[in-house]
Amino acid sequence: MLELPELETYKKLLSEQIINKRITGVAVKEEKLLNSEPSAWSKELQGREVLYIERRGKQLLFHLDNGKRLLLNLGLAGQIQYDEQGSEDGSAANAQVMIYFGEHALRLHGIRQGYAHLLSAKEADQLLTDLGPELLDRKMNLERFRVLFARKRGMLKSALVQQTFVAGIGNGYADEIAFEAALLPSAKLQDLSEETVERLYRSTLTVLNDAIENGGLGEQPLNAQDQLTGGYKSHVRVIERDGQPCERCGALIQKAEIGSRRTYYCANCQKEQ
DNA sequence: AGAGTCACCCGGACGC
DNA sequence: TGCGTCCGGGTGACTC
Repeated sequence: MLELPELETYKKLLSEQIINKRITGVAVKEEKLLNSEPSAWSKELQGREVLYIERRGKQLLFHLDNGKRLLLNLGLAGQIQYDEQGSEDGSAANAQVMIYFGEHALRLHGIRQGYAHLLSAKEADQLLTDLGPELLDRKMNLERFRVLFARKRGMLKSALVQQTFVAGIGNGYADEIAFEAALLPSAKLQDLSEETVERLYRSTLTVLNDAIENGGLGEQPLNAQDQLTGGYKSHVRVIERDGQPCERCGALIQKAEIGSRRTYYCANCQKEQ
């Protein structure tokens, strides 16, 4: 589960640790994550500082002090750890890329279908142009949300997870948002009233903000001091709760395939509109 | 053109 | 412990 809230959690925790710290070394074990030869890639990072970290959709963009960007896409199940060297747990052994900040090491592992690309600002912007709007951006509001959704047809869930439509939501939070809005994941967007679209908008903000506030659903803490990651797990109301009672109506949560995606929902209190 | 479906990718978890 | 098998989300190709 690596969606907007998990990436926001990484951004927050990592920012506290690595902003304005100098990269003192790089070790690459999995070349295919990179967009250049490991030696060239490493050399470009060496000696740089991270000015700030930005999140776009499910990507993290590390802004470096030479104007370049490190675009990190953790793919399906990637994880980040940031520890003092020597204090690593067993997962250090299967790190794919390590970036050293003095005596600390940032380790990437478990990345599937992801990458760590070093790009110019222009290249990074181009790669991100296809992303849909950020729902938590200051520029997003109810009116814009309405306009966006009024143009869209098809199933609610399919739309929510489509990155070119809205950025950052994946299979997990789509189900939680649909539950919060009391809409079936299979609900047709073209059938929703203005009031329902507004409810959907509020639900989206509620779920994403609550998840961010509580550290998302991450499986592994960033380091031993991290008390935040994974805190949203106890808030989850449908995902992986099949067979358990719905906390709103008591009916049992169902698991099904919708739009060829694993989907959890309450068939009793979530409706078509 | 846009929506729905499906195959592929592959690290890790799990089982023996 | 080591090997084989399976899981599963995002993506892009393909269909309708």
